[in-house]
Amino acid sequence: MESQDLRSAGLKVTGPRLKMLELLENTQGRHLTAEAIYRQLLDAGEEIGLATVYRVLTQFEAAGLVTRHHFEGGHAVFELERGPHHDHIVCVHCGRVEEFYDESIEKRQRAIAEKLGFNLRDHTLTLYGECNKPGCKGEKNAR
Amino acid sequence: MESQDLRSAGLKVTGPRLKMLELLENTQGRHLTAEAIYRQLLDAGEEIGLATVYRVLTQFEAAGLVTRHHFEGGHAVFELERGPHHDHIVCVHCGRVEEFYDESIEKRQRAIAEKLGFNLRDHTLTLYGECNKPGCKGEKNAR
DNA sequence: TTGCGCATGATAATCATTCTCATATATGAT
DNA sequence: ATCATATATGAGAATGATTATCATGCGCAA
Ligand SMILES: [Zn+2]
Ligand SMILES: [Zn+2]
Ligand SMILES: [Zn+2]
Ligand SMILES: [Zn+2]
Repeated sequence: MESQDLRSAGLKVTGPRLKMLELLENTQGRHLTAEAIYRQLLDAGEEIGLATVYRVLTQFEAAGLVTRHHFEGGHAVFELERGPHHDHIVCVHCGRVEEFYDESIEKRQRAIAEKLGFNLRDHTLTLYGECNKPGCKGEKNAR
Repeated sequence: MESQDLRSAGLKVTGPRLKMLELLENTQGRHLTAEAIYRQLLDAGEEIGLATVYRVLTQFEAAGLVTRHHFEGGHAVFELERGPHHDHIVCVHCGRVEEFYDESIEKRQRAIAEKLGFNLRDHTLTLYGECNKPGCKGEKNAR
């Protein structure tokens, strides 16, 4: 039950929070923008304010429930924190996001931070490229 | 001469552009925010508008003269594109930025992109941590 | 030197995100 | 179940970085 996730995160169980958790769990193509979450909830007939979406996302982030990413393009995307850490590769044409995890890269990062005298706390690794999915705007026949 | 850099980039040689190139070349702690560039030029007695700073930075970026980074904190930082590619590690307390290059990480990225069916175009790798420099706000005795 | 098109600066406009504040509600105690 | 109180919510204003507008200025090829 999502209620428990909220309680154990120290958050009151409220309608908006439950709806947002549900949506984050049931959404394909994780990595949603705040605006997208807002619109989808409105379309689903829910009553919610955009300010609440931002507020709750920030709370979820602080509680470790979601992660905020800053892919290029100015707007942040959020994803439910499920399972282990991973990094991302984003299609510069269609915006499709794939995830990956590479232990050797993670290991090198720790070594680099130590060598430079930093206590590593976090990192961002995002690859950008052109994907090969049919329908991607960047296909060679396009334009 | 910076004039040549501008011409070979297909840009007219103008005062603001020359001043900005100079500043980018002569600035310690590369990785300047647009606002910082603007202020430093004003302080140096130059007459320039903030809009021009943003415009020129965008042109420099398009011409490959500078790189734009989005470290966390909302504002972009720019650095002169000199020499080979590198990635960054940023102190979460004092904002100090160090650069590094790791061939094995670069190599793994290419392999990952290929495996996932992406034509790799670019990437962002930024480590965040606490630095060990004296005077850093995050020193253990602080607070 | 001239003319034209790009460049510039001041300012308004955007865009995403955050803040304000009056109202509504969850939750622990009664 | 009822209350009391701290917290949550929604609408809209406010913010901060960046971009667009537009009248004027200037680089540069002819
Ligand atoms: Zn694609
Ligand atoms: Zn992800
Ligand atoms: Zn750098
Ligand atoms: Zn530091």
